[in-house]
Formats: sequence, structure tokens, C-alpha cells
Amino acid sequence: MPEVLHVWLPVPVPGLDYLPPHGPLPLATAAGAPGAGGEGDWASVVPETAAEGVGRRVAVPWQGGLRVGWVAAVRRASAAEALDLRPAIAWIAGGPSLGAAVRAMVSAQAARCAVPIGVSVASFGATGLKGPWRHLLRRDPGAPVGLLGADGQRLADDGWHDAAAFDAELLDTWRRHGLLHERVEEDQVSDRRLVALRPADDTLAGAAREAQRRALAWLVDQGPCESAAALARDAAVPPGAARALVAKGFAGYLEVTRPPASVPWVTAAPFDADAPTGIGAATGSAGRRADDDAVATGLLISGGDARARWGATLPWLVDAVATGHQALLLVPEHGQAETLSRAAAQAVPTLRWGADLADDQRSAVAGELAAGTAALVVGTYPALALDLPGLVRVAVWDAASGSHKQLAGARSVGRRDALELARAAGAAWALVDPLATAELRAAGAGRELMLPRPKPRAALLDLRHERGWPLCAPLVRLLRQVAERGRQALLVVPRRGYAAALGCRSCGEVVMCPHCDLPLRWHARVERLRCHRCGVEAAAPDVCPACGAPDLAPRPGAGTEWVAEAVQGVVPTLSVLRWDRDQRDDPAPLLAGEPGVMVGTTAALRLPPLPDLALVALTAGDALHDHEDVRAEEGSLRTLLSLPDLASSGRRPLLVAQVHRPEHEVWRTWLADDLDAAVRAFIDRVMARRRALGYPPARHWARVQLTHRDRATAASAAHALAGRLTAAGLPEDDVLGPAPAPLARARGRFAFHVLVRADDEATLAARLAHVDSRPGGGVQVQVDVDPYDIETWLD
DNA sequence: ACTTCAGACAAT
DNA sequence: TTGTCTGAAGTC
Repeated sequence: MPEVLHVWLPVPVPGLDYLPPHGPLPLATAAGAPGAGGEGDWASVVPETAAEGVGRRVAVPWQGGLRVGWVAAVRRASAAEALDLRPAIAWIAGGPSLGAAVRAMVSAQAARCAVPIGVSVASFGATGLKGPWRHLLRRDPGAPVGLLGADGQRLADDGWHDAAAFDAELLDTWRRHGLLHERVEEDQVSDRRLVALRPADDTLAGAAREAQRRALAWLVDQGPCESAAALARDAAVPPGAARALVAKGFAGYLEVTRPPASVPWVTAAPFDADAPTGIGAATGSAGRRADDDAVATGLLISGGDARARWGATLPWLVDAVATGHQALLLVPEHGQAETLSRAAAQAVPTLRWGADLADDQRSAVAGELAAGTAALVVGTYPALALDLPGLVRVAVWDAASGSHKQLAGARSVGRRDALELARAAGAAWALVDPLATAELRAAGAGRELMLPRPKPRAALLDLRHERGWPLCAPLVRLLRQVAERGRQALLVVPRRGYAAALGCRSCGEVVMCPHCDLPLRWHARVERLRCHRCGVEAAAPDVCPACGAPDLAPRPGAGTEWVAEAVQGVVPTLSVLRWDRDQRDDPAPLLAGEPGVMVGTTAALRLPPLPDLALVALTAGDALHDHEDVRAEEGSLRTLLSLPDLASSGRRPLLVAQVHRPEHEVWRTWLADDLDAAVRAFIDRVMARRRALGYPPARHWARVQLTHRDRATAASAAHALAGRLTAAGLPEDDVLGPAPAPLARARGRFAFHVLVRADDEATLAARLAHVDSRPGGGVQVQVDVDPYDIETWLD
């Protein structure tokens, strides 16, 4: 019975079957192969048998070229079935592999999110599958040249040839008949470098050529450099001297293969109470320590401040590494990987995995970890797909953060995948967050650690009674006090730009985006209207497009520009900085302790803590939870609870929010005398409501979005889908809609939503199998299991 | 994801 | 007739 490889490609298709590559194994060490061997043990591994190749990379024929994917499984097939399959091209020697736990996680994600396995594979970054590849082939020495036909005469010798020189269909035929040996290797990265070509001689003698002699000596001494200009700079000679060396042939440009990168171990940031990380060292932390009777069940750490949570989490991870194992800390955002890895590196050997790593650093890190080296890995989502054979503990930082939700690909939630990975690896897990939300509590932690939370100095400013806008009178007084005392303030605004809209004072019409159902936002500094959804830009019209009155003015909904202008008017002596996507003023003066005000969007909440922060103000507090999302109120409270982390000093800042509805339970909870009890009661109420209404975590939801340029076509496709789902036997209660999307038109396409729900993930996935992802007629379908609507309040 | 192909439409 | 755009189908 022939063997069949089940291959996962980073392409949105299900796993595909191929026959194992033809040829004697291991091919990498075949005599006469260029570049064979000599790359170290890890790099030269090639499976001896197909079954050994599970988790390894294989190149397969793909649309006239090749693709590289993971071998997910090897099975036996009947001879008849094997006849229909194409052979794979070649194993990829060495490099990363996809461990059993990661394979289980990826396949669970694809099932849960109702996407083809290739979408999940691609969503983890597809490290090691991207190439560029060098594809070489030669005639199987046992194959008579005559069998190859006219084109095959080029393979009469025993040497290796570049596959690009041959027709793809011809290669496929030869491959099916087992006439070829093939090799696919990562193309060696080479750089153009200036190198010394010959030693100095008489033509370089004399005082006039002293600089040229020095430059050549430097090049011989220090090795290749980037360019003649770089040589001149480094050797401190005039640029002309370096150029002269090239002109005379003493130096020249060569393609130099890049040496393998060394493993970039994270260097520790020295612990300092006022360090920008705001995170204390593991040792000597006053925080309680998470101990370890929760192995393989799970731990939920919440409460306290960021420092206390870190103090509880890091020792738990360090213990794993200290006993020679591996631990993984998943963080939602790239910036946190940087700060937390530096803080961790003080206590434990730490490797960081992030989108900014160069390809050669990636393979160095992956190789080190695949060898089982004891280390803590701090990384964003793609770190979950690393091969960590010694993994025993997985922690998720800011586990309730909406940033764990992936916005593309399988649209999975990183926290969910981390738990799956831990389960498959038999590792213990910990979820860490300011707030033990309903979903975190439902994750099934065997132990919960709620760190005590000091009552914040917080106050509401009721906009129904206070005068002044966008800054009400009490907030103006507070800002003046900050200025008088030479301290710092941070203002959080729910929008960038100047105003939420440009409108007509005569007829009330606002200027809308031509592609989306949204007003264009007014950016005063550049005098442009911009759509924050589709990015379209326009100059402001001179007259109202509706009534023709020359009466256009910024409409309420103050953005960062407007607030910054207002603040500057109130405290002219204070420096006012901005922090949003449009403008990121250097926060260095504030970090150095100078007085000033930072005005920013919620992005400013991720700034390093400020050393002399006296005031944090939310200019539109209600906007924190005024959006359509079941998690809105939890998210709002979560943000409020983490505001104290913005200050790094001992003096706690005053936290204020301008609000229209002070009676909302989020505000009442925030201001409660016994904060911990109030938070617990709040989450209990949330849980009860979610159970009563069938929201997550009580039940599981998916949103199917159908879009089309034409509104009626989108609507009828949505109705057809809802009809098909009920016809397939789904309870009518569990198919909601169709309804127009909250934003009915975006980027020129009309969107309708159908919501599907079920009691558990498996049932939901089975129900989503009835959704046709390519209904035709130009309708696009997107399925989002466990949807988050995190963007609507910030635009 | 990416390629390839077919049909619709506009410009020459 | 040729070029350009859009959508559909297929990858084992």
C-alpha cells in the first residue's frame, strides 16, 4: 500500500494529498549536490521515511511552480487512490518543524473558526514556508535518457539543473514517472559588499595616496563593508579616496552570502521603580506569587496593578525555565513584547518573537527553541506556532484585551489558541488581566488569584450640569492646577482629527464619505476631510453640497486636534503634545519629568508610564461603552481599572471622566467604596445577563457577513443564506437576521449580517458548514466566529 | 493566495 | 481588433 502525505499549505484550501517525493533519501547529502551537508546537524535533517516527515516541510507542485507546506499526516492509501495523486517535489532539509501540539492547535482553530486549514496556517505567519526557493533537478541515474524525449537531452549528464529552465507540464510528466531527483532549498541570502581585491602596490605609494592606502588597510583589516561611501565614513577618509580604490581595482563589489544570525537573546532592562516599563522585577516584588498546584488545569490572575500582576506571573514562568523547560508568554501587542521581554530577561533567559524580527533572526530563534533550549518566549500571536518541545507553561498577558482578536485570516482569538496549545502540549496555563471578565472566568481555571486593588482617586464630571465644551469648567480648573504646579496630565479623546464631521449651519447636513455611510472627519491642521474607514481624502467644499450655503463648520465630536487646541488655550504656558495615528509627538520630555499635557486617542494608554502624572481625563467617558458590543461595558471598566498604570510614581493621579450618563453601572462600579467587591458584583451581573440572553460565554456566536456593490443583491444573498440555514434544520432562534450591518455601506459595498449561534463550539462549526463561502454573483462572504466589535467607538 | 480563463465593455 | 476590468473556478 503506497504512502500518502497530507500537506497543509499557507493557502486558503483544505489539506491536500500528495505522494512522497521520488528519489533516494536523504537527498540533502547526495553526492555532487551543491551546498550539501556542512550546515550543522539541525540544518541537514531530512526524513528517512515518509512517516518520519510528519511536521516537516515539503515542496509540492503548484500552478506551474512550487509551494512549500507542512506534512500534517502520513497515511496508507489504495493503489487506485494513489494513481490520482501527484508526487510531491522534495523534502526541505532541516529548518523549523510543526510540532504535534502546534498541529493540534492549528487544526482545532480551523475547525472552530470554520475556515480551510490553509487559512489557519497562513494566519500564524507561515514562518519557513515563504521562500524564495532554489529548485534543482537531475535525471534519476537509473532512468535511460531516451525515456525523457527531446527536451530531456539536457539532462544527459549527472549534474543538477535549475528547474526554471524546464516546462512545468514536462516536469510533471517526468515526476509522475519517477524519472527525476529534485532538491528544493532556501535561497541563500546574499548582499552586495565592497571587498579588498588585491594588496596595495607601488601605484598607491606617495603622500597623495595616503588616504587610499589607509582605506584599503581598513578594508583588509575590518572585512567587507556596505559601500564606498560607508568605507569612507568608517575609515575616516574622503569619499573620493574610497571611490578611487574601486576605480583602480584594489577593491570591488562581490555578492557575499550572509553569515547565519546569532540567537538574539533579549538583554535585560535594568530594574528601576521609574523605568519606562512600569513593570517591577520578579524578585523582591511585593506582589503575591502564583504558586503551582494548578498545573495542567489553569490559573486566572486578575486585579492589582500591572506591577502586581507581573510580580505574580513572572515567577510562575521562571520556575518552568529554571527546571530546564520552556515557557511562553503571549502578549496582544508588539510593543508589550518588547517591554515585557526586557523586564523578564532580568530573571530568566528570554527570547522575543515579533513581526519585526529579520528572517535570519527568526530561523536562529526557532532553531534554538526547537532544540529544546530552556527559555521564556515572549511574543505576539505568531509565537504560538513555534516548535517548543519543552513547553510546560503558557501565560496570556492582558487576556481580555480585544487586541488578541485577529482581524484577518481565521479571525481567531489568540487567548483561545493559547489554551488549545497548552491542552495539546500538556502544559499549565495562566490568564492574566486587569479584569476577570465573564469569558476569562468561563475558561475553566482551577484557581483564581485576585490581587487587591487600591481605590482610585476618581471623579465624574457631569456634562448635563457643567458648562464648557469640549473641556467643561471643572476640567479647565484642574488643568490650570496642573500648570500652576508644573505637573503632567493625559487627556484621552475618542477620535483623531479635529472634528467628527464638517456640517452646514444652515441646513444641518454633514459631508459624507462617497464610499461609506460615515461622515468624513475634519482634519484641521492639514485642512482635509478624511474617511477613517476607507481612507478617502478630499478638500473641504466651499459651500454646503446640500443647500449651497457657504456655512460649513466643524460639528461636535471633538477629536484630538480640537482638544489639544482647547487645552493650549486654557494653559498657554504648558507644552501640549499629541499622540494618535496622525501625529506622535516625542514623549521624551514628559518621560524625563518635564511638565506638559499629552492629548491622545486610546493609543496613548499604551505609552510608557509618566513620572509626574497628576491628572488623567477622559473627554468623552460614555464613548468607552457606547457601542454595539456585548463586551463593551466590561471593556470600559477594564480600561478604567488600568488607568492608574499610566503613572509610574508613588503619587496616584486624579482620574476624571466627562460623562452624560453618570448613572451607568460602569461608573458606579468604578466609584464604589469597596472596589474589589463592586467589580466582582459587576461581573456577576454581566454573567447573569449573558446567560439570560444567550450571549458568550454562555453560548457561542458567529457572524456571517455578505457584501455586494448593489444593496438589493447583498440583501437577497443574506436572505437566501438565512433560508438555507433554517432549511438545514437549525432552530429558528439560533439564526438571527439578516439585518443590515451597523455600518450599512463600507468601501462601496453594502453589508448584511446573519448571526448563527449554538450551545458549544463544535455545534456552531457544524452549523457553519452550511454557509457557502463562494455563492457567486459577486457576493463576498466572511465568517467571523466569536466576533468582536472593538473598532466602533474609536474612529 | 494566486493563477488562469471567460465575458463585458471601451477605446482604436 | 485589442486592451482592461471583473468575477468564477481550481489547486489533491
